[in-house]
Amino acid sequence: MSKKFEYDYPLPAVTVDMAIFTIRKNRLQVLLIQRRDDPHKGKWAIPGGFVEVGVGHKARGKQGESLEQAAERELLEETSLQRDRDQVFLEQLYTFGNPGRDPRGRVITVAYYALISPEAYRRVEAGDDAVEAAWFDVEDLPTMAFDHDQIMVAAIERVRGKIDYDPRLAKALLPSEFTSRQFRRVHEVCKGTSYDRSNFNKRFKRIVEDGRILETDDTQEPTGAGRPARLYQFPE
Amino acid sequence: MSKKFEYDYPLPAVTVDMAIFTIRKNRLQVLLIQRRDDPHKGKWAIPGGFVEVGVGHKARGKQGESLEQAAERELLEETSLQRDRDQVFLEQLYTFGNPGRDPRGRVITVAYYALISPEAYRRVEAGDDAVEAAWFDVEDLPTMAFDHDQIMVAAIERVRGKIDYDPRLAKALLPSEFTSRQFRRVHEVCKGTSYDRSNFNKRFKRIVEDGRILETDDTQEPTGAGRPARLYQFPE
DNA sequence: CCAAAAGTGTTCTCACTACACCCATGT
DNA sequence: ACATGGGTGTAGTGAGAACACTTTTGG
Repeated sequence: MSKKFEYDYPLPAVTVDMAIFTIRKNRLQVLLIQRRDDPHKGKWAIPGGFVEVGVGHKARGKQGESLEQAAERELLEETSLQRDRDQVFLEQLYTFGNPGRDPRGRVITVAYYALISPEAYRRVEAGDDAVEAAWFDVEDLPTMAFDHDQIMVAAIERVRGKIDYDPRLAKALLPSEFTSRQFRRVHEVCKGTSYDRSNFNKRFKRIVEDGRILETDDTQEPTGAGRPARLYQFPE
Repeated sequence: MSKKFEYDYPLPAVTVDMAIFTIRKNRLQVLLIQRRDDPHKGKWAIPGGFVEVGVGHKARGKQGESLEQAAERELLEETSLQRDRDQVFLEQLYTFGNPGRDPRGRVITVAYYALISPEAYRRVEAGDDAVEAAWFDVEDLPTMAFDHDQIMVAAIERVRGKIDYDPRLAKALLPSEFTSRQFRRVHEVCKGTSYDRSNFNKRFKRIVEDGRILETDDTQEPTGAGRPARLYQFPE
């Protein structure tokens, strides 16, 4: 049953690894799994898996799943997301393929990153290859397996750089209706800085005027004290 | 001799494809090859090749070349670059791996893009897999093989977006000493717009004041008429 | 009335834009 | 002198930073 697939040349294995971010307790966190098996048994790693590759020519058979489908599958396996993927931001990050990055053989991994709202998933689950799955603060990460430290650095850098100009990132981290304060918190947590409320509100107002965020009539938030804030939502 | 390499699971082939840009005749151009063989025989395509994958475990043998090395090798094969690679900008672009993108079987390609100065290469050469190699205007590209149209769109978008804030792109397209006019032309050609000379010079001056471009004492350019321009260079 | 949070206003600075003017060189 | 291109200056606009002030809610 083994060694069934034969090729003219040596081929690499291709995996998809994914940095899954969310915001919990006002911290940007990422989902890691603890590896059940060697190599790097017991070490933390970002979730990943092989890309399903079909056999044969285009005309004669399926060639398997796309890279994005593989990433999406991985995401669903780990988080058992509830809502549709409009709530999720998923993007390819970078492809890591240095020889020696996996001691078992040549493995090239296409890294993705995802942002999900805490409301969007039920519970994280340890898969077959993991003894545990847990959320880690991005400021306090363990040493990870393979070159996953490097992948995480790139992923965090991407999130920090992109949230400023792509509202889809904030959208994935927010509930469907949100206040300008929540919107600001998301930016503060991702960037690791704090913003002046007044100045950030001007920036927020411009986004609203451009139609990239819609003002609702509701003005909820019956929190303890203080004036209730207006609620906003993303278009569509 | 064939079917020598056996695996437990079907594996994809991994290639590196590369969009090689330069500036010729005040136009942003890209190097394409005309395919000698099927599939897409006779069609234009961006240069590419398989990533060299070794065999065996990390401890027992080499696992082949890195993705960046593969891209560099491809670049040298096509352009027979003369100078060292400080003159070249090379960066990973995106990984394309949709099933069906190559009719022969599952092929995942890690796309790179490179910027080279016209002074840095001798002559472009058609490799074994091509009948011809030629420079095309990015505004006037032919229909290309595989999903190379899509790759080119992404590559051009990256160049246009990144040249504004990363001086390494302009550096790769300029001679070692250059005038502010040449620097501006590079930006104009890449972005496809034109910049006010005075305003661009202020921007240029800020880059110089930040030390990202150095002012030389030379003030060459014995061109026909007009005041000779000051020469600048990049650090190091 | 007071605390707390939302919401707005004022001023300064800085970068980008449009446009005008002077400087240095070859013919 | 004049054409050609380099270099600089001015005024307007718009975004970001620092900071002060007003408004609306619960207790």
